Amino acid sequence: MPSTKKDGKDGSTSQRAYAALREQLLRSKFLPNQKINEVALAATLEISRTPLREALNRLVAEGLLVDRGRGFSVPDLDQKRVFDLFEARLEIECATVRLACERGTDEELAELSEFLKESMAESPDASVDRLIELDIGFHGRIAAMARNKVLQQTLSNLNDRMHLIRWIAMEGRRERTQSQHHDILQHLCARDADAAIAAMREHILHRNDDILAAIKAAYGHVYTLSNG
Amino acid sequence: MPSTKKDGKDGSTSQRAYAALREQLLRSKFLPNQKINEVALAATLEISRTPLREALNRLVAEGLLVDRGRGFSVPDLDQKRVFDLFEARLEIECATVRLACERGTDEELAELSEFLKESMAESPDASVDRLIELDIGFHGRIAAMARNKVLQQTLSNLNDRMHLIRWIAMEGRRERTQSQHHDILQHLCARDADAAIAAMREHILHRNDDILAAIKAAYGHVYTLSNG
DNA sequence: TGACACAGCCCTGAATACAATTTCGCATAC
DNA sequence: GTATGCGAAATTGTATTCAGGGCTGTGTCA
Repeated sequence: MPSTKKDGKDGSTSQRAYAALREQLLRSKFLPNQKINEVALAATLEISRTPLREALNRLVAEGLLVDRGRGFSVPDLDQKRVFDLFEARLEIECATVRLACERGTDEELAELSEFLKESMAESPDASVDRLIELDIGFHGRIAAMARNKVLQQTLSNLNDRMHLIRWIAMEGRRERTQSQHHDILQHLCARDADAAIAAMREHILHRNDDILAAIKAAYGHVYTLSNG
Repeated sequence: MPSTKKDGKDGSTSQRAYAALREQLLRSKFLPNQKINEVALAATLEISRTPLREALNRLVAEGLLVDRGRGFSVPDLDQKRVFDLFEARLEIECATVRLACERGTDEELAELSEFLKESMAESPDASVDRLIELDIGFHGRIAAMARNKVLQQTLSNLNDRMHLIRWIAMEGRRERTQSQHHDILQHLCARDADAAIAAMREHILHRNDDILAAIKAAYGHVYTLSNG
């Protein structure tokens, strides 16, 4: 077997630390506003502080952590910040879906249709984690059709940064999500960019009340996790 | 005086390294595709490799450097990548100007008008560096009016990543730039979002021929810098 | 009993040390 | 003259060490 160093993971120690931490942050293994203890975390990951800090610095640059003068910590669930994230995502998703409408091939649209069909079948019984995966799959395919790596990466970053809230908001939106995905797909197949944009605008959480409710639910969720 | 460590610079060693490197990258002190020599660079900055590498990792996360399995290097002037950057910037600037049109106060618009007036007076004789500063000032004010830190930061990052090409394209566009800024401002003052977007779309380099010409000119510029 | 002072521990930021790999140069053989 | 192989230098990635500050906890004094 081609394992150069330790077990199956790829890349350098700092890259593995980065991947592991990103995963844990998305899964809310750390509380909002929590301070990162470098020695403890390094011990957990069984690495030294040097590659750990390199990973932490990357995560700061991505907005998944913040640099508090002395030490790193998890971003707060700041209301305005979450609003901004949703708004930014909304705008970029709309631009992306327009480009996808122009550039996606019929084959890609057929594949997306197939994917959506399977998603809708799977959706009613799927876990929220799985729902998020499916959601990411749908939006990711559209982003790929836009043929723009920069927009794709930007969207991916925004999604990372709102992962918890998105997770929260997904519960109780199973059917809505799938049917809205269906609408978007129909407009894409009809090559009606304006309609696709409108459907996307409707799809993405954009009413402040809804976002605020998700934030509050997220607080509850997070503190439940930390206690129970 | 409140100097905690060395001379007047603020923040930690790695933060100063980050700021210095970002500055040098924007000024094209490194060639596209150039490999970074850590020991040499650390010696230049008179710091050790540890904070230097932390800064390099942040720059990688921002797309100002790339991680080549072993070591870091400056991104290539890849044609598709530059197209994508311009397209992404175009879309986000358009979304931003629409929000600014809705949210900017009359006072802010008056201030922007004043800024533009001074810019137009200064423009004919200004250096390209100064022109870029003025351009950043104009777009930055619009981004501030959009009241969205995430979009603002995203735009700032994209601008960093296309700084060289933007610099190149600016020369020979003095009057055009200023008059297009004027158009955008007029539509903002009229609160006509669609017209402002159209003007912005026209303003930002979006024809592939133009971008390609800028890329080629950038190659010439860069290699002139490295030789002469 | 409460507030303040001090000592010791803990934590971060940076430098240095170390190991592994790659690259470069030179010499030798064909 | 060119290709090849070996060895040394250089370079990166990671661990360890060191120094400075901040926090905590306790003891003492009012």
